[in-house]
Amino acid sequence: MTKVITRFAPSPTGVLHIGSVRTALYSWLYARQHEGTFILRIEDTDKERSTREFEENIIDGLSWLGLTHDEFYRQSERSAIYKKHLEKLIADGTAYVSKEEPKEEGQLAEVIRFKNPNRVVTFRDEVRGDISFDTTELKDFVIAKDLETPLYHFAVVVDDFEMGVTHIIRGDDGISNTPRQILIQEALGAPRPSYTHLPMILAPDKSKLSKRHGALAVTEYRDEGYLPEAILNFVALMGWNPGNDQEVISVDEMLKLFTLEKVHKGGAVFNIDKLKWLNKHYLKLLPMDRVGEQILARLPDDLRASAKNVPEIFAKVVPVILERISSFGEVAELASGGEVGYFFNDPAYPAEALFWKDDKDAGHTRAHLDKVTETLQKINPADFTADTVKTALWDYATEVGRGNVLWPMRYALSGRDKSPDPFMLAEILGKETTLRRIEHAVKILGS
RNA sequence: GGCCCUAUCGUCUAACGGUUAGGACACGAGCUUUUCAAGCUUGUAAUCGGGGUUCGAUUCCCCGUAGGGUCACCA
Repeated sequence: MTKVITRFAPSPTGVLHIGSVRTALYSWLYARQHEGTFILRIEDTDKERSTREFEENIIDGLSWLGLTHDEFYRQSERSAIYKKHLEKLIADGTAYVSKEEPKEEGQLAEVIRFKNPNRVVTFRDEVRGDISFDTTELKDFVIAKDLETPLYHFAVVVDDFEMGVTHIIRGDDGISNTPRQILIQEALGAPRPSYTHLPMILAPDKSKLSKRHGALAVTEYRDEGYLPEAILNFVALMGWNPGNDQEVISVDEMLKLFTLEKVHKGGAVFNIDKLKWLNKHYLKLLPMDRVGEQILARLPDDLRASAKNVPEIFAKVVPVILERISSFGEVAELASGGEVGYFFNDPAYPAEALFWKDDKDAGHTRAHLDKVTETLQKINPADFTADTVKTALWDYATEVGRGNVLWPMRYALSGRDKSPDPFMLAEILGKETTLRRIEHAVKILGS
């Protein structure tokens, strides 16, 4: 049995986006699970549109995801090889130099055309079965501008031939290109590889995912604090499934379960909510110290400084923040929304905010807070945990109405309508700060 | 427009002729001992239409319809 060789062949005319990632992943999986070779080939024959920045973006993205390649090529560095084959085709008479009348600016007076045998080409697609095309309408298509400048279809076929690619796995926008590539292949005397065309990943309006449809670079997801395992899990399940209800799947499991036979035919709309859900799932699996580092890095400068000053408080804040984000990028939003600052700085708020629902009586509220103070003072600072605080307060709160006690207490500690519960806040802030903030609340309620 | 491909909840999908058409995300409700988050339970929600084949079609065939792709001296 021959060795499996797959390739991912992006052109550096755009960033590596989710759709390309899936193509790369499937090719990579297939090569890896067959102990084959995975080639990364940069298709930069279009010098006008290809840039080094895009190439770097693609390489960075793949390496961040862990989709490692065994061989690397750049088509712009292989012109001697294309030239050799071009000359052979011309000598064989399957290609010829053609005199042209330039119709557009920049068009050449002489190009190399392929002598189209004008026949029906049938090929087998691993997911769709046999597909037939009449290639007559292709005419004698152009395969190179000149001997030094091959065009896409020609370069692809030569490369796949020269590199020994056995399995071509690409997007289904490549289906219509296949017949003409097969024609070239046959003229070259190259073997026909196995073809698998993947259904498109679509924008919400069901059009092909593209830059103008908000297709972000994976490097942008990385920068927004998404995890590679979440991205990989997410794209793996768009167009393929392990054959059961499993939603969370690791790369190791994919390596065991992936098959071309289970790849879908229909396109899939990109669903950011599911990506977020998956990312949150993987976030929870991370070691807390790593989560802490990531959160710290994304806090605004002043809060980061505060957090570093009181590491014992920050350590307790980390899980609280983790519960409220689906990617690390949301830490910045959380912080700018004021949902982090109160852990480190005493909050400011109007006295009325302390009132629970309909009870607008400052005297009642003050009395409850006084009772809280009195109770909490009895707790040893070393035992000032959410549990002990809750236990100490619970009976009283239940007796007089939990909201009446717990709302003003929580508000005094956080200064916000929404926050973790007052017991957790008390533990995080510690006895001293807790009592100070409650005292402040009592003060602004007046006498 | 020609050619090619596709079609199950809003979205991702399961069901290799026989299921009360299943799961997940999102959404709604409830619970979780005040708010938020998280978690748990639960609900709403789909086989594009029409013909066949068959005892029986989501599943096979045909025709429509819709969507997408592709028709460069781009990739």
